Amino acid sequence: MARTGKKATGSDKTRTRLLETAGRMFAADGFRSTTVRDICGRAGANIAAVNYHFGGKDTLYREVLAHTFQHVISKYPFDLGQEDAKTPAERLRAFVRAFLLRVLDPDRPEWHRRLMARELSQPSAAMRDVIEKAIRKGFRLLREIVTEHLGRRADAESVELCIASIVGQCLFYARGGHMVSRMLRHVEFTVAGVDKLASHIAEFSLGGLARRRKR
Amino acid sequence: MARTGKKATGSDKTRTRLLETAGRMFAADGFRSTTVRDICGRAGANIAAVNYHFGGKDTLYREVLAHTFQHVISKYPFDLGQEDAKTPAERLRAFVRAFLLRVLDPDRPEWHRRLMARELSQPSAAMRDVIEKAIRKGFRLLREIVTEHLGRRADAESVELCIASIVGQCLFYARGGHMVSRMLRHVEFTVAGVDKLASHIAEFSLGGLARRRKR
DNA sequence: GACGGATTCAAACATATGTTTTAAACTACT
DNA sequence: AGTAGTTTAAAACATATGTTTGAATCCGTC
Repeated sequence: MARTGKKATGSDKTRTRLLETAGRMFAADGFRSTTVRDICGRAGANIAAVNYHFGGKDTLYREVLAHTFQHVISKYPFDLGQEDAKTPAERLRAFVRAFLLRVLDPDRPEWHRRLMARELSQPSAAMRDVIEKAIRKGFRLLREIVTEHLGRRADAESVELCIASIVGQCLFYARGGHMVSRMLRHVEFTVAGVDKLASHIAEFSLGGLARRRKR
Repeated sequence: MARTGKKATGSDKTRTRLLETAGRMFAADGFRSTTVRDICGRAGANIAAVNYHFGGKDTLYREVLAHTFQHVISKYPFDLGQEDAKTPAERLRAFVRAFLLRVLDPDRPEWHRRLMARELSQPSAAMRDVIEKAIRKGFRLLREIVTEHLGRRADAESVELCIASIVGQCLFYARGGHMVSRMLRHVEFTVAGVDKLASHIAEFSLGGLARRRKR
């Protein structure tokens, strides 16, 4: 039985194939459950390839994370579209859209989202700092926006609850899991699909914020 | 150096200590990352204890799940309080409250919630069926409630989006993770705290549903 | 074509980990 | 006290897994 067409050209470097295969497998089964032997096997490489090209399994995982997320961080900043947003409602819409784009990362293969979901739930040591910083920044911005909606005299607890409601709606799609795929018949992870999602979440939240304000 | 007081009485059976310790560790680090040696070590038991009392690591995990969740399933049914709820708003409130109680499981140790969060995100083979069934049942009920709010002529996509918004808010607290603990200063996992949470989510969602209906 | 570095390969290594074994210690009952 | 069943203990086993090694092969350059 011949090789299944993986190592065909010879110009596609083993390193690249390892990165891609490992990313897929880490996303599917997690770091711990993915073995170096499996990665090399499916990538059509020798068992020693991981250590030769990356120095070890941990380094490989860090490289996968870097190679996967280096673009997203700068491509979708949290304050994307905040300049053009004039009204509080527009600012909320822009925030939700940027959040979803960043975390759903459309026009990327599906396993990128799965890996992102993993790191969001339980950040590895490599990602802890960058995720922590991103959270802080987004939290600060969203708190301002929510405070605009609830009125300057809103108590801190109300603000936090509304923040949680908004973030919770966004994260629901990001985290995936069995509960999500059960009810996502009409959702597509394209830019248009994410825009539609963002639009709904923003409107839904505007309704929630208005009702909370009237309390 | 004497034993650290774990194996004191002798009447507290090793089996119970193993169950408790293993549950804590599975919840913290996951099934794969938790080793039998660590469990036995921290439980003050011999390495062979797990296999003697439970037959193996997998069986122990299943026992932990059963011992942890056997009560919750029947204690907080999805339709808890639906009989007394007369208006659609009251039905939504009852649903959210039952959902949160079931998934947050107050007056239980914290690691129960962490284990629940794990199984919700990636159900093990042992829990897949029961979780699947619970999801289906809750999904059906919530769809009826949401349809009541949006009007009988609402399209399926709107209904699904609103369901996702409501479930997303609830699951946000259930799943925990680093993003949650960052912003949960004012939230307590007591029955009273969960009631307050449920109240907010229900009201927030009522506002969102009303706004969506007016579209 | 020959050389030298880069890459691949098969095998071996070292350690981690779930499980089994066999004997000793313990407990309850007569 | 004696005995049978239960539990614990230390060691060994078998396998999985990340890593290293040293030779073989490839590949561009002189």
